[in-house]
Order: sequence, then C-alpha cells, then structure tokens
Amino acid sequence: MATIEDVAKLTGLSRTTISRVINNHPYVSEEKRKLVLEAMEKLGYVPNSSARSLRNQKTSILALFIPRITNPFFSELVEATEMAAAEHGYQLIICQTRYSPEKELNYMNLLKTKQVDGVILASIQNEWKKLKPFLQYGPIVLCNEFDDCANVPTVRLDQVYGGYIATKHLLEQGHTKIAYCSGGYRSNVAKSREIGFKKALAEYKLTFDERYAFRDAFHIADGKRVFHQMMALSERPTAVFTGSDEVAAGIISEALRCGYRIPEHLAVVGFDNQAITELTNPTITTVHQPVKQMAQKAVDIIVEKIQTKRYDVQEIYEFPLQLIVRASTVGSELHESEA
Amino acid sequence: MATIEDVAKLTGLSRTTISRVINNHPYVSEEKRKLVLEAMEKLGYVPNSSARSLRNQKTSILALFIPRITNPFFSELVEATEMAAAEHGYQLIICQTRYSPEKELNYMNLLKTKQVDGVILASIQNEWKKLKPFLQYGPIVLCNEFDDCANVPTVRLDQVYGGYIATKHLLEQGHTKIAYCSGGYRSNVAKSREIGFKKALAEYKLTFDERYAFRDAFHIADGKRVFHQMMALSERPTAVFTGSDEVAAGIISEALRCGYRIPEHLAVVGFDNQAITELTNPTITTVHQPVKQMAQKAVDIIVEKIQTKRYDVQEIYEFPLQLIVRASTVGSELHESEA
DNA sequence: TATGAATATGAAAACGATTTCATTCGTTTC
DNA sequence: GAAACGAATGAAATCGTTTTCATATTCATA
Repeated sequence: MATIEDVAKLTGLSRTTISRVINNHPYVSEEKRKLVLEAMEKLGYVPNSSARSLRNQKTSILALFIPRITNPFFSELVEATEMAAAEHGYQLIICQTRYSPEKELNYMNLLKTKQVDGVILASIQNEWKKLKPFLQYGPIVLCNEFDDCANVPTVRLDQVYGGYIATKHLLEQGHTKIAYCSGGYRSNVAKSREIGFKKALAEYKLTFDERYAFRDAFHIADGKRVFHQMMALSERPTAVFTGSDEVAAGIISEALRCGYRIPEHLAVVGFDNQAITELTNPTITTVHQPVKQMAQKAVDIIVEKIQTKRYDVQEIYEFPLQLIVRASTVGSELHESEA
Repeated sequence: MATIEDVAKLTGLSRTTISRVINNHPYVSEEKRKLVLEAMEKLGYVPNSSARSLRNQKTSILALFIPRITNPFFSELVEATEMAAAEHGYQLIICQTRYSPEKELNYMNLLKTKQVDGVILASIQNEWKKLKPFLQYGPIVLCNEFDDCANVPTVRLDQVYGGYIATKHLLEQGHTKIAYCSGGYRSNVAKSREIGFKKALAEYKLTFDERYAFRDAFHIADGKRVFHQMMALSERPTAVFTGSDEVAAGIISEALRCGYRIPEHLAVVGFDNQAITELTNPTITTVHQPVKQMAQKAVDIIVEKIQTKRYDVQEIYEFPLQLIVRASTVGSELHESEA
C-alpha cells in the first residue's frame, strides 16, 4: 500500500508538498503539481482515511439511530439521510437500538470514541439526562423524535396537528366512538399525537375513553390483535385512529377476514402514508409525513454544528403534516374495486 | 478530551502500561491495573478510534452495498446484516448505489482508502473486472447477488429453483399462458429466476414467449403499468410470475381496481414473502427467501476473511428457497374475506 | 549461588497523514 | 542597493494509539 512517503520519494519532493497537492493548497508550482499527480497515479496512491481522521480530528461519518429499519417509515428516513449525508461527503452508520436503552447508550460511545462526527437520533430510548453528557464529545441532532428538555437542534413534524386532523376527519364522518391506537409509551411523537387526538375530541365535546386506548401497537400483528380487543368491548368503537399504516393494515386485514366491512363497520385511519395504503382494499386514509425534507434538514444542521462546534443550542425546525383521505374512512364511492 | 498520555501522567505510569490495561494484555500487576482503571474513570478516558484504526490498520467497519433501502427485501437484509455485524463488534456503513455504476465505484473507494475493513455487495452494478482490482485492498463478499466470474466468497440463494417452483406451481394450476415479470437486466438473480421459469415451462412442453416478458418492473407503479401492458396483448396471459411482492401487489391492486378477479382472471405469484403478501386481498402466493441466514453467513465469512487476509477464494454458500401458496394463485376456498 | 524463566515496567519507534515554522529564492519598492 | 514581500519548498512536530525492545525484578531450579 503506497503512502505519502512513497510519493515523496518517487518525486524527490517532501511529504509537505505532496500533502499540499492532495488538499489543493496554494504555493505549489504547476510543474511539481503535475509531477506529484503522475506519481500518485503510478503508485495507485490514495490517502489513508484513518491517518487523516486522526490528524484532522474528523471522520466524515455520521451515525443514525433508529429502532429498527424494517419499519418502512424508518427505511425511508434512512434512505433520505444516507443520500443527504453523501451529498455532504459523509458516510452513514446505521444503529438499530431495537427499542433497547442499553443498546442506545452503547452506540452512543461512537461519539465518545470519535468514530463518528455526529449523531442523529430518530428515536430516543433513554431519558435525556443520560444522553446529554455525550454532547461534550460531538453534536447530537434530534430528527422526528424529540424531547422538550433536550438542548439540541431538533427537526420534527407537527405531531399534535397530525393527531388532530386525522381524528377531526373521523369526527366529521359522524363517528363518536373512536378508538386510539399507538406504539411506544416513551415516545413523545406518540404522546403528541394523543394530545392532538384529545384536542379534536374536545372540540366535539367528547371525552377520551381509556378503554378505547391501545398503546402497544407497532406491527401488523399488533393491529390484528387490537382489532379483536376492540371487537370484544361491550361498546364497540366505530372508528379507530392508528399510529402507523402497518397497524392500520393489520386491523383492516383482520376485520375483512372476519367478515366485517371497512369503513361501514369500522373506519380506520393510518399514519405515514406508506406504499401499502394504496394497495389494500379499501385503500387507507392516512397522514403524510415529509420524511425526506426532515432528513435533509437534519443532515444540513448536523453538518453545520460539526463545523461551528456549538452543540448545545435548542433550535426547532418543524414541518407540517397532511391528511390524505382514502377509502378506509369514507363511503363506497371510492371503492371501485369492490364490485 | 483525555488521552492515554493523561492517564499515564495521572497514574505516574507509562503509556505502555495503560495500553496493556486497555487491551487486557498480561503482565500488569493487579495493583497498577486498578490504579489505571480508576484514573480512566476519573478522567472519562476512552480510546480514540482513529488512532487505534491507524495503528492497528483496522477500522471495525463494514460497508453494505444495496441499490435502495426502501425495497423491503433490502431493508430486511440491512437489518440482519447490521445485527450480525454488531455481534462481531463491527459497525455498518450503508451504501445506496441507486443502480448507478458510478456511485458503486465511488463507494468502493471506502475499501481503498481503508475507511472500511470489508465490503458486502448485495447488488452489483459494474462488470466484475471493474470491481476486482479493489480486492487488493480488502475482502469483498457477494451476498444475494452473484457473478460467476467473481473469485470471491459468495452467499446466495438458489434463484433458479425459486423461479422453477413458482412457475411450476402456476403450471400445476393449469395455466399455459404465463407472463414473466422481473426487475434488472444486469442482475444475475433475475437471470437465474428466468432460467428456472423456462425450465418449468420446458417440462410442460411450453416455450418462452418474449411478448410475455417484462424485465423492467421494480416498484408497485411498475406492476400497475405491466398489468395494463398485459391486458393490451391480443392473447392475454392467465397468470404472471413476478420478481417481487411489490410488483405483484401493484398488478393485483390495479387488476382489482379495473374490475378483474384474482386469481380467476389472472393468477399472480410474487417473490420475497414480504409483509404485504398477507395484507392484500387476496393474499399473495410468493417465494420465501431466508434473508436473515444469508446475511449472517455473509458477515461471518467477511469477518473470517478480514482475519485470514485471503480474499480471492471462490467459496459458494447456497440457501434454499420455499414456495408459499396463498390466495392469489389458488381457488376461492382461501378467500374467506371475499364474502 | 549462579542461571534461566517468568513477571512487570518503560522509552521510543511505528501507523500515515497535516501543519507549523523556517528557509530560500525572486521581485518590488523606496 | 537595501528592505520588504510573495512564492515555493522542506524539516520536524503532531494527532493518539500499539508494539518492539530493553531493562529490572522476582522466583524457582540445578
């Protein structure tokens, strides 16, 4: 493996000059520059990243924390984050916490050991006070998930509004018995949606019914389970708000399998606007989240923080959500395929 | 930021001894070991990764190449790879080639610049002769995708068999006009499936009809498009083999929307056994791929190659595929939900 | 009681880059 | 014609580890 020293020897120049050529520094004569470039080509020389990282105190790597990547919402987030990072010349390390606080803390050491220049948290498994100490080692940016105590840049979506518009839509369809279904007790995203949910209910003079609340639904299978739990209630809900399209799809699938009709027997609204919402029959009413924009912003911010080295600034960037009405909540005029 | 030197000074010992404690080397007295550990704790010392990488010529990072992560097949692959890598103490960098040969070559420089210890290719966008030169810098392992010319370890699935069993299943249902639908001209995975497809046809004395071939279908939208292309043919196929559940779902969704019945008017078989196969109505017959096992094996292999430093060995590990019959290809006895 | 291990420690040389600080030329400028 | 300046180059320090030697001590063994 050729080193800078080899190039220096071959050209009869010093390492300094070679380095100047590599980094496009001024004060190198055109003659020597060419000489160096030729020698580098000839030797197949390429600078060693570890050496550069050590000397420059910079790895050009970011870490992205997510619970699990197979959740399509997070897949999309990873996709957008990787592309944005690449544009800034950064690589992306994936850290799947799998909802484990220990794993999360463990991955945090990437920042402490300087293996990455910054961390983007798209999920939070620990109390902020446990994460805060890592701020002294590098920037942390919250993306999607958030924490009011956290004194760091936060890029997020207006989840209260999201919960509100989805619920209001159900109320407008005349529903009064609306179940609430979400994933994650710890998540502030889920908590915010619940606030929006309650706000919409309140506007219609309705109160939140704890028996209608299911806060442990993440997957398709959870949706199926929740459907049965709902149907087992003495007063069955006529509509359900869910925190993810996966769960919504699970509920719908199980309902249909059991001979129920959607939305006649049960109106369902999902969240995320994933691909499945247009594949199921009926298609799923959902809330669209501008994931790409959010990811890009998060990368922009963290790159800036890496440069300025000011990490403990609480800036909040909020993007809007949008209700997308499909067949799982409104009458059959959209059910062309149900013939 | 505390360095090893600081720990040395605080304890009055040499850097060597501190290093010995860090790396659990023998010949350190219990007394000094404790002293060092206390000092490290007190200073919040943690070894600097870049320095270690430089000195050890090892980054403990792997790169995984995929076309795009939002394809659920690749999400699952990434998930499993990340977890397997973590178990071996490696981090995972995601490289989305987005089907671009240039991007792929560019990411390959991670190996050349020693930013990663090894590369797992789950998709290939260049001819092998373009990738081969990188072998001198570190191990490359093929996972899922493969290339007969490539003299490197390959972990793959028996795609010929996959294409065969899926097609044979359609033939057994009495179909004779079967369309073929896949993604990727370059991909050997797709080519192998086509071979299996043709093999099954041949067993039934049928020949491959080029008019029934659609080799540019990746997404849901492609499935929808292909459906219309098929229906525009003078002799419409009665069944279709697809290379992914996404495409199958797109075809089914569009067919239903247009008033066709599945499988009566068109039987559809997917590939990958993704979650949607159980959500659509009808559910989708598909081919299950043991992604997790494949990913784990790939990581095991590359970790071994990193250690042994022998990269140009052609070993092939093949895992079996399994047909999963659902409602999109067989009669209505499974259509409980169509009531 | 000398001898050779085994144990315990440290000084200094790597690893491969970048940067600071000199130094040497020309070329202006007064 | 001396002083000042800009361009071009290099020697050596630096980033923070690990490893190779060398050395010193202890301990068992012949």
